[in-house]
Amino acid sequence: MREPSPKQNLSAEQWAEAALDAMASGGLEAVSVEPLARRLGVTKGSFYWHFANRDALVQAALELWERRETTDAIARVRDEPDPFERIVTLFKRANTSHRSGRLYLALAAASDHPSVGEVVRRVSAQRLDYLRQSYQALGMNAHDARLWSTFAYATFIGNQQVHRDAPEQFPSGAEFRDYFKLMLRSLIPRAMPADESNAGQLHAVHLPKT
Amino acid sequence: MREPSPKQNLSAEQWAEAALDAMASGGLEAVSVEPLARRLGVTKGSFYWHFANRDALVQAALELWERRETTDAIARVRDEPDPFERIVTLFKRANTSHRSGRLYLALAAASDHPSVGEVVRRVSAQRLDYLRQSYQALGMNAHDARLWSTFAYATFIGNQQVHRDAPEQFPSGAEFRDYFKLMLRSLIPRAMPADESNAGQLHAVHLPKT
DNA sequence: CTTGTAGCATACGCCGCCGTACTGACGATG
DNA sequence: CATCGTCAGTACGGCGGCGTATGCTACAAG
Repeated sequence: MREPSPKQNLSAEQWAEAALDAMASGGLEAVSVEPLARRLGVTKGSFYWHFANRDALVQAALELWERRETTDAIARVRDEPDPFERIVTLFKRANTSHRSGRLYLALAAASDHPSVGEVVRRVSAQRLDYLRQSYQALGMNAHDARLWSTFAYATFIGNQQVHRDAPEQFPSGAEFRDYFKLMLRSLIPRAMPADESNAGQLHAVHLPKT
Repeated sequence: MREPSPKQNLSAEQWAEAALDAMASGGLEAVSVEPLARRLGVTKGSFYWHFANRDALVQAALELWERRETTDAIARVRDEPDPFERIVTLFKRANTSHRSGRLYLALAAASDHPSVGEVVRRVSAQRLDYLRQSYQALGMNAHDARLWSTFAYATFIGNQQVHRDAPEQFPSGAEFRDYFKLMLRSLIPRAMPADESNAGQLHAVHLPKT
């Protein structure tokens, strides 16, 4: 078939998708050909038709993941003109999409693998850069924007980690709403400083009133 | 020998120590008997003398880790009377001990393993609880202390994660000192709501003067 | 000197996973 | 109908890690 029939690519992407699923639940080591084949109801014969070897599957899964975590993810907030609301949206998304968070943590834990480490670095760098730009759009200078965006991003990631490692301890329900408000107040300054001397005023109100 | 000679336990702990090393660099899967034996200059024959099987080694390593991360770690800050300085010390330690941070992340990534998950949960819970107590000692009520301590702890963990996943992006040198100050200002409130006169005392931020 | 034992080495069988043939079913095309 | 490309099944060899069985050495006790 010369024409790119949609059915052709389906299988290859299904393998990559299944590989991402396996990573999310069992880490990179869980991406093994025969177990994945069993899970998909086929045998290795199918796999080695679509991919040269196991590493090619890992590569394909990584490309799929990178595209989703950068281009696609950012495209979904680019139409938000207000930088404040943009940050809030990113923050909210980071605290709700558990599957995506688990996937990131699993991949980050496997960054010893050279390809994985590369992709994780690129994704992290791009997220950080986008956050930094948003903070600059708030009126912050480059230096402060770098500090604040790193701070905020570390808290994003840390929340996912704590939520996974100590789910009982993590706030939920009404307490989570208070927690979320506290983080927003602390991580997004509302009044920009005229000069750097009164940076302490950025968070004048501290304690949750509720 | 009936008498507990100190030489007896040495080997067993060395195995556990090597297991922790392997975890820190290669995750839980890297704790394999034969590679570890090669690294220690012995063979499996030694291992299966000290341990029943691989899981027993994992268990021993976990116990060693848990003790170090809870009892021992907290004991090193218990003599600090000022809760503010106690939090600063914990924070500073979390941002400097890279090896310990990598170990935590590696173990947390393997919390699918039931024993590992249990220990990670206990360690996280204990750290969070200790932080919460410190915030309460600052004059905070129980509800706020829970929110703030979770916030601070998430940032602890997130910093380790970002430092590992995007080392190029993470602040270093003079920028790190600014970053550290920003986090301290944001994560430890200096003015308590109503009563105490210790606000002025807390206001004096001690900078990490390396 | 004999015996026992602690500690490690050696050799073996087993299993799970990788990768490579080779074969087979099926539809499209000539 | 014969042929070819697509996709999946089957069978095989190899490797690395686990666990066991057994042998070897040093040392202590009697």
